[in-house]
Amino acid sequence: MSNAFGKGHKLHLIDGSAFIFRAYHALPPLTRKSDGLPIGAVAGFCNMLWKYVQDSKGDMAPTHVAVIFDHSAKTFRSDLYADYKANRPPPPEDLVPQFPLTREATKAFNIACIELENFEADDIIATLACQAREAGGEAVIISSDKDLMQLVGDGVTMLDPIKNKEIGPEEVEEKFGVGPDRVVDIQALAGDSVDNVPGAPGIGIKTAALLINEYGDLETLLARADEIKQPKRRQTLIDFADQIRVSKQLVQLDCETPLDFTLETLELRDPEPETLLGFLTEMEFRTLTNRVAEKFEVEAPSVPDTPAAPQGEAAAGPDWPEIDRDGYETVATEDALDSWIARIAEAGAVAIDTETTGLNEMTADLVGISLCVEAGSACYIPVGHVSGGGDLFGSGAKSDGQLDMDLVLGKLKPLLEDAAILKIGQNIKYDWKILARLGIRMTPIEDTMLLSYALSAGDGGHGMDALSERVLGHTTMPIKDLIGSGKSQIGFEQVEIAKATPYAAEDAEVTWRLWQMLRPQLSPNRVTTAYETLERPMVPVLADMEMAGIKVDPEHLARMSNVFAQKMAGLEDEIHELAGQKFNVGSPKQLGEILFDKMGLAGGKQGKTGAYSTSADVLEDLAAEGHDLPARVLDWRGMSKLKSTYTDALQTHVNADTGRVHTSYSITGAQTGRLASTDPNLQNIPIRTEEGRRIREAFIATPGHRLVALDYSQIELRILAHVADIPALKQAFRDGIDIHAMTASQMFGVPIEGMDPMIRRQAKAINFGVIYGISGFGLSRNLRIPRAEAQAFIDTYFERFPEIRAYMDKTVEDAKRDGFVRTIFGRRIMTPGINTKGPAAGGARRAAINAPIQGAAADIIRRAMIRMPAAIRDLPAKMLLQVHDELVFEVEDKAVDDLVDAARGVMEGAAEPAVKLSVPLVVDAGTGESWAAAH
DNA sequence: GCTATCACG
DNA sequence: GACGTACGTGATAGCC
Repeated sequence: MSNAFGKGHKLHLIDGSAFIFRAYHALPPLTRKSDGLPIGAVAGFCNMLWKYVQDSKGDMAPTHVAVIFDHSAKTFRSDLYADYKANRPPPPEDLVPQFPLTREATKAFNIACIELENFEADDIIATLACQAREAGGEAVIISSDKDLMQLVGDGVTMLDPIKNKEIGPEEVEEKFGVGPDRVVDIQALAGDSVDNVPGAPGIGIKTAALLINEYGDLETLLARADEIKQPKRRQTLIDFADQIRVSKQLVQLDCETPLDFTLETLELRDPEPETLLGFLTEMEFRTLTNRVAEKFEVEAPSVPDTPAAPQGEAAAGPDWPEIDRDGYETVATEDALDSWIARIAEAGAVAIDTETTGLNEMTADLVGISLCVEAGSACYIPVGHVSGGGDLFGSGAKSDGQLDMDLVLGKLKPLLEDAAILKIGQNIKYDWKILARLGIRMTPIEDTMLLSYALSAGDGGHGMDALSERVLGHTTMPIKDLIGSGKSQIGFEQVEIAKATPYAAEDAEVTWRLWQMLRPQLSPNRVTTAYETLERPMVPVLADMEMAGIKVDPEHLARMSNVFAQKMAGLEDEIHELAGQKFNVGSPKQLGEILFDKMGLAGGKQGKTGAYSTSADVLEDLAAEGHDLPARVLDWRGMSKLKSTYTDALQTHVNADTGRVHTSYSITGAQTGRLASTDPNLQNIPIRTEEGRRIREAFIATPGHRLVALDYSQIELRILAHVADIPALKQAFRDGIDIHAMTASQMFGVPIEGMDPMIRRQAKAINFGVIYGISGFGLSRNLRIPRAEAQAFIDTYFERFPEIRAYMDKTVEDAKRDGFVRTIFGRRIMTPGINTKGPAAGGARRAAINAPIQGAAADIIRRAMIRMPAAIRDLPAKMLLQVHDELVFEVEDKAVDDLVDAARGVMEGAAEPAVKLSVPLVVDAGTGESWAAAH
């Protein structure tokens, strides 16, 4: 640096946060074309910076410049006054991801970018302005924020960047009625509703100015308050003197902010064309890129329409140290905890993992929390370990060396709920629920499992171990080493803390590293929108549904179990008699031997294992030939299935505390975007047979409530009509015609009126089959018609609706070329087997054809679910279940109609505004005291 | 831990 | 011309 900052130097201090918000509100919600990343505020910010750079050449030219940002919501002022800025709403959702980009933009312009933990931008600006003045130079604050006006004075002016108007002492006096040196007194008295500075009730700027001008300054005024003539005003100043003094502290900017750089480092530098153009191109700002290139007299880099998407995982990670399991810290003192919290606040992001006593989020208790803020630095905070030991009874007592759980949670809660601090987890819905049960609602969140899913659904698992292996090349410590497996398995609470720390902290560090690796891949792979709109927002929505659970009547189930048991016993006797011997009816192996060896019925062996197939298909054929035994076995199997999987198992899933059943939804369970329900699976409760359907009678509403079930009508066929652009199908849906009858009419040339139900049934089978990548063989088996006939149907179908063949061919072609297919909402599904030869190829092709359709339907109901909480917020209703095209709610009797209206509205409009479907979405609704009745 | 079977959309 | 044959799931029981 040439010489010290001083006389003749001019420092420009740009209020970066103000720039961002102005840019955000000034522009429509632009998104980056290639991936839909919200980019409006960044675009406006860059335009403003560019304009600033151009304008500040001549007379106005600064010698030094910096852009100053707010770092996080929490500052030292929150300690003075807990409610400081508490009224301020969180920034808009689509603005949050743009904050880091504005920092990058500033650096790309080669301008110093400054922020500091625990200090507001205003304090940094104040400190730098003071330093500039003391050094004998000048400072110009580029902002119109009234809170900064107290700084105006000798050597410090402000510049309103909108009006391009200088703000000097006169302008300040015009606004506050006093000179800059008394501005804080005015603000202390008048308060500020936006920042939640209390001030003195009933006193505004006008009155404050009057008082200060009369008494000289605030302290004098407060000391002589009893002299004030107006009784009410006098009393207010006496009663609220303390509050006014606190207010003054809140508005008084701090000129002593600890900064670790000198003014000289802020010396003006010209932007480097390559860096700046690189950034602008990456953001895909075409106009500004061209403008900047023109100015620099270089060729504008082209902004590609669709940037090349690097496939697969990143080749090499950052320059990280090896993972060192033995280097982790066990947090056992308050000081240590405080120091981690401070580091996290500074970093603005933390990877978090919870250890618990079990795997069920509704019953497991917290045992410890691990945190990681950077590679090589993670900790474990044990809070629930017990001294176990070999003794069966253990001591059960909390073991030494642990902080109190309430204390830890109390300290972590503000951080975990801080909108400015990102919480990163692997399958964070688990941790979210554990913490939610302890009164903490984490936000904002990121999930490495969901990142991986958005990037590469269909190509490998998304569990921590698989990801660590694939993305980081690191093998994680097996949990078995700690808790054992099988019968001798223990709970994590019984693991020695010294052994728990390496395992738990490693998980947090692996999560952190995965996030560092995966998050930057969203944009080049064009799945940012899918992740942000279809994956990440599902976490709190599903967590709330799962925690709500659904009421189940165990007695109803128990009665059914008894009935099934009796019927099964009767059938078993009959079967044994028909077989001429006793055997285990539930053993396919034994049954096969009875049927095919002993009784000598026709029916071949089945592939690999060499065992006979006794599947329903085979047994049905035998029964149709008039054999009684297979028919009885089919009946028995039906009963057995219902009893073991439903009436028996479901009872064990009723939560003792809530009396309800709490399923768990896996967001990444299906490759297409569908959810998967486990423990128990509530997405396959019987409905197709009368006996099975009665199981749904056990799912009930609490007294005074109803269950409401809403389901999309024919959603996949509608999506097919839209994406394959099939005029006949689209028109039929618009006209509300029976779609299967229409298909039959088109195929067989029969009128829709008075159609033979058999004909319609065949058309229906084809309509469904086509979504799955139909074959003559499959259809013939489904409809039990000769294969040639089935093939003829399919041929006719494609003749009538040629667009479907075109769509299928194009989809397969896309999959072969790209290695993936996409839904109309941007979800990406990898198609790994698509280019292989051999028998597997057919399956991969059909999966590729089906995925964009099933996936788009999944996207639509996800969008509906994400919007639902806000839409039904004012109703006494809860969303409980999702069954692929159906949502189940529980609502107070009186609000049933309102709920149906609200939920149907959300569901039918769920595709918009992202996609304007060319067919309507139709939602059917049913209500009742049980799930059976709601259908 | 794998296979066969069958419940759902 | 042969091959395998409708998409996506999860739970249970039997068996090794």
